[in-house]
This record gives sequence, structure tokens and C-alpha cells, in this order.
Amino acid sequence: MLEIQRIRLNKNQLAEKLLEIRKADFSNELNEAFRIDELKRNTQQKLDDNKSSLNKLSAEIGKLFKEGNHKLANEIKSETGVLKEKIKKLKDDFSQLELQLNEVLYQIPNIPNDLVPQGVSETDNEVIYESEFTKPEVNLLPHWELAKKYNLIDFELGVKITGAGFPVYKGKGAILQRALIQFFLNQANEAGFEELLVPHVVNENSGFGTGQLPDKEGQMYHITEDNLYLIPTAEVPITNVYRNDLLSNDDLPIKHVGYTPCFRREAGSYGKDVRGLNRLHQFDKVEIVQITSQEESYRALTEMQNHVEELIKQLGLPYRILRLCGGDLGFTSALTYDFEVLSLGQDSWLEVSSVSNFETFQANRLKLRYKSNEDGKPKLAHTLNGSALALPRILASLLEFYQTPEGIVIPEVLVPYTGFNLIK
RNA sequence: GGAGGAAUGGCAGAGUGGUCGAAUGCGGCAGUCUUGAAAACUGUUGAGGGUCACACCUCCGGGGGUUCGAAUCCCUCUUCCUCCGCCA
Repeated sequence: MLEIQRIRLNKNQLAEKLLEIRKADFSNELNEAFRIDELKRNTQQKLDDNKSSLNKLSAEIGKLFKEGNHKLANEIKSETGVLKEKIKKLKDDFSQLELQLNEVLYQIPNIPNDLVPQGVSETDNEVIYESEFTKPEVNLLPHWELAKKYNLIDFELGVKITGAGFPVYKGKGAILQRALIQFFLNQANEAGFEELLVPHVVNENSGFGTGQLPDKEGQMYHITEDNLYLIPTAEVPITNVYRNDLLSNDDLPIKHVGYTPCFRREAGSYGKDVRGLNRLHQFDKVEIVQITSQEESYRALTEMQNHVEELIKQLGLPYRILRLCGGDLGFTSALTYDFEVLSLGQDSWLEVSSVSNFETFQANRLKLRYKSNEDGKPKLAHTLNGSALALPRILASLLEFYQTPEGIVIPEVLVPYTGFNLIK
């Protein structure tokens, strides 16, 4: 959610920027927010004045009662009715305006960073790096065939016990998955990210805090009986740890890593997108999160970017890095780098990480602030997160890239975790 | 699941209808003293809204109510503690 102060100060500039970079016109929403905000403040002033009058009368009544002047006290008392009526009316108006304002604000996306390329769709994303590699000299199979051939993943079994998109990992497939998780967690720990093991189910307030609610309600599994949601990413519980917090500047940056399964309904997905491990309803992911001061967030973004890149490099997979264009940029993000690994079996790129700086957009909803060392005043923090990494697509790319006539070769960095170096 | 109790500022902890945004202690910050530090002493120290700045308004777990006036009374929800039951 954008800070209303920003809209107050330069709504036209913000509208221009959104149009230029995101190619979307939000001038109506911005103007509406501006209008409601003015009205709201106006109403508040009137409300406050009336309350102030009532407070003064009350104090006087109290004083008179104490002095024993009951007659005068009762006289004044009878005069308060009108004031109370007025206050009630203004109060209703005020909360109505507050609701309206929030409704509009929820619709306006984050303002992109200057680095974000203009564009309307993923074809406008900027490839800022692409690694070189040599194609293996074999008849390349897609990962779902490899998974079957070596008995690593059983998709049909998942359908039997749950439904499509819930695969069962078996034997060395399961061990490889666990090895990757362990590897990613250890790497993050070494890089100074403190590990958190968080709930996989969150309440409504947490969903609002990180922006999944109200807009993306349909993308989460909802436990209606208890009004809880299965997490679509560890970002939700981890970032919400700091909801409504006022931190000290010296606490920052806060760096966390967490492994969780992620649950996504993925309504509307179909076809080759959902083949094999490409898109699942439940998948494992290791997530890194940072909370920083306003000055430090872009340094932190670079640090996280480097961390993710290093993971992929250590696995030896071919990859590329994209800077997302305005049209493809997430609603809450100011700048996002996507990491994609090559799927040789499908001849396509698979997104395995998305590293974003949300600046104050999430923090504003979360009411996550810190006391600035500069002036001691509370300021909204900057929040960032990124996958490090999403498991299934890494697994897909890895199976396909390391397939040989003898079997699937395990990258050296993983061998200490798997205990084997070949799947045959 | 049943019966009781509790929720107050960064923390601890008073306050049971009228200058209470809230005593006191600890912590934090600034100063005095000191070569420096500690101790001691003095001062200062919550947040949000609003304003050019004041004024002013709001916040004592969340929501609602009673009252001229609520941290204080009533209803409701949540969480925690104690006891009982059940259980991985």
C-alpha cells in the first residue's frame, strides 16, 4: 500500500510513472485517493473540534460535582446531547471515508524503481545475464520421463491420495529433494540469514500484512472453518513476524531464511505449464527475507541477488537473470530480478527465484517501522525477499541437465548431503 | 473439552468512574563528576492523526456498549496462566 503522504505530495508524478513504466493508468485511483484523503482530514478536524468541546464540558461538570454545585452541573449536562449527536454522525462519516480510502489504496500498485524497464508483458523483460554451457551429448529426456525411468517421483500416486499437482517423491528422489533443502539452508545460514521454522498456516491479518489479501484471495487454500490460510510462500509468516513492530535502527538489517512447503491453488493453469514439476499445488521452497533501513535496501537487494546466483552456480546449472519490466513486475514490488534455469528436456526457461525490493509498500500495511538513527523518528522499513531456491524446477533442470547414458550425475556440492553421486 | 484468573508504555509493575497518556523501578538518551570507565547525582525518554508551527484528537489485548465523563462498569472475541479431563 502506498503511503498517502506520497500521493498527497505528488500524485501526478506517481501517475505518470505508473503509466510510463507499468503501462497502466492509475490516475483515477490516485485522484480519488487524494480527494477522499482531503475529505477525511476535513471530517477529522470537525470531529476533533467537537470532541474537544465535549471534553471541556465534561471536565467542567466533573469540577462542579466535586465542588458540590450539582445544579449547574446538571444544567451543563443537559446541553451535551446535541454535541454527542454531532460527534456520532461525524464519527460514522469518518470511518466510512477511511474504508473508502483504503479500498482505493489497495488498488494502486507500487511505484517501480528507475531501473525497471518499460513494458507490458514478459517479452519486455530485460535479460541482464545468461550463462554459457555445453549441451550434453545424449537424447535428452524431459524430467517427468527421467523421474519415471529412475523411480524418483510418482505423479499418479499423488493424484490418488490428493489430486493433480501433489507429487510423491520416492527413494533417491525424496533424498535428493531433502539434500537440496539442506544445502540451501546451510548456504543461507553461512551468509548470515537466521533460520526460522514457521507455521505453514496463517491468519487473515497476516494475509493482509504481506498483501495476499484481499486481492489474491483465490490463490490461497482457505480453511474456512477456522478462517486460516495455507501459506503460498514462507514470505508470509516470516515477514509477518515483524507486523506492528517498531524496531531500533541498530536491529537492522534483519535477515531470515526459512524452509516451508508452499501451497497454491493455481486456478486457471493448464496445458504444458502444469506438466511434471513445472507448476504444482504444493512445492518446497527455501526463502530469504530482509528487513532494512530505507538507505540500505538496494545494497541488500544486490546481496540477495548474489546469494541466489551463487547457489545456482554451485549446482552448475545453466541460468539467466532477468530484470522484470513494468508490465511483469509484481503488484507490490519496486524492482524484481528473476532467475531462470534451463530445462533442456523442454527447451525452455524455468523461473526458480524472484528477488524483490518492496521498499515501504509492504511495511506500510504491516506497520513495520524502525527508529531512524538520523533523527530518532519512526520510519517505515524496507522489506525484501527472494527464493533461494524453489525446489521442483531446480530438480527438473538438474535431472535433465545431468542425465548421462549411465544415469543422473549428482552435482558435487550435493554429494555430502545425498550420500550418493549417481542415480541409475 | 470443563472451572477459575489475567492482559497497562522497551521491560517490570501501580492505578477500580472526573487534570491519568497514566505513579514507581529498570532500561535508553543527555549532562555533572572522572585522565577514561563504573558508581552517584540531575535532566530527559511511548505511538498514531492533524498543523507551516501551535492548538487539538486518538491509543491501557481486539471489537461493541453504558455515562456529561471509562485504563477503571457491562457485553463479546482473542491470547496467556492455574486446576481437571483427553492426547501425539
